[in-house]
Amino acid sequence: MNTQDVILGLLCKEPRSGYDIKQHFEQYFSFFFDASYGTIYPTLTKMEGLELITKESIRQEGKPDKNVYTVTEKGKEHFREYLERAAEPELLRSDFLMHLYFGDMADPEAMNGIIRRALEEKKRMYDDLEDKYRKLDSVTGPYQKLCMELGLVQYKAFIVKLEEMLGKSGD
Amino acid sequence: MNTQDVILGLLCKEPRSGYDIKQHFEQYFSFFFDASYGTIYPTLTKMEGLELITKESIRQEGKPDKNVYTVTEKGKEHFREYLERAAEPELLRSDFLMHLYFGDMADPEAMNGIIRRALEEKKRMYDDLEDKYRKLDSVTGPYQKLCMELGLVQYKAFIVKLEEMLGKSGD
DNA sequence: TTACCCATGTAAAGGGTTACATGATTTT
DNA sequence: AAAATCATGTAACCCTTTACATGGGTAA
Repeated sequence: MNTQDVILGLLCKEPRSGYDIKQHFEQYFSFFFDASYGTIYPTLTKMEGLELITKESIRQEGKPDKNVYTVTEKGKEHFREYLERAAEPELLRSDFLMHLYFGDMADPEAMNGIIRRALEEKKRMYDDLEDKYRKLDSVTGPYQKLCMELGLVQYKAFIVKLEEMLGKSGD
Repeated sequence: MNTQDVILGLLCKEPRSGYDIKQHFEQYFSFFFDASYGTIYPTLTKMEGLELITKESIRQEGKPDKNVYTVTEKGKEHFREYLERAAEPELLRSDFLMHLYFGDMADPEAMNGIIRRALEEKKRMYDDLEDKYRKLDSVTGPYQKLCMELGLVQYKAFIVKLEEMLGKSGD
């Protein structure tokens, strides 16, 4: 899975601009995928060259022009191939867990702060995701909902465990 | 957090070779960090140049020579600075969740297979991690254990949710 | 008037993986 | 006889982020 596959998937649902794509990443994918404008725009140009998508410049009133991309038949076929491929193994990179792992080398006070901050951060992410979940429109399919539910239960488990940890060590 | 920081942390505990470091990554960090030999060896060379570590060649019987690296005072100081820095935000990249998100565009049979495989894979990872957890020696500090416990509860939450999903859709 | 939203793009640098190359010893 | 373990290293490539560049409209 790379940015190209994901963009292709979004454009299979409806035509979008690079800016719209980034918005969608932030709204719905933020907890398991992200890409910056520095990746999105060059990728769109590349995909146009490969004839996976076509560009149309739209003039807007009171806003800058936007380039709206539409997937081609070739692009749809590419995405179908992606969907059929076995999913790549999940990748997690957690600097918090690394800090925790080496916790005995740090000042206990500092570690406490790090754990507390991680907990606050996770709670914030949980609330954010829950908020997005509640705001899902009726058009949203069951699979999208399941995605978010999977995110929520994992966040929750993390939060519960961390709170249990902090509780045990007094405070 | 980059590979250099993590290597520094490990070498602060005891001198190790590149090979040993990779073993440790696989044993204890696999669920929240990894790096290949193609990163580890060049990084060690670079770190030696920066005088964060020193190299010693050890001749072994029946095995190839190994380069054992020891952290310097400068290296320890670097690692202390890393530990004091606020943890970077967690990064998850899940191709399974991406497949799931676009599930309505795929064949329902194929989706079922993808979900089943994801569940089996997670269960395998859970069992692996639990096995490592049970085998932890008495020397292992409480922080290392907490790391693994956090991994376990999140895996568990994912498994429970996925099984609930599969159960609901009959079969 | 400051800041944020909309909108697109480029260049440099960073950080990483995969594949290749080598080779002895031990286990199956 | 084959495969796994121990052990190190390089080169090519891939993908990505960050910082920079630009600029009009709108909300606080």
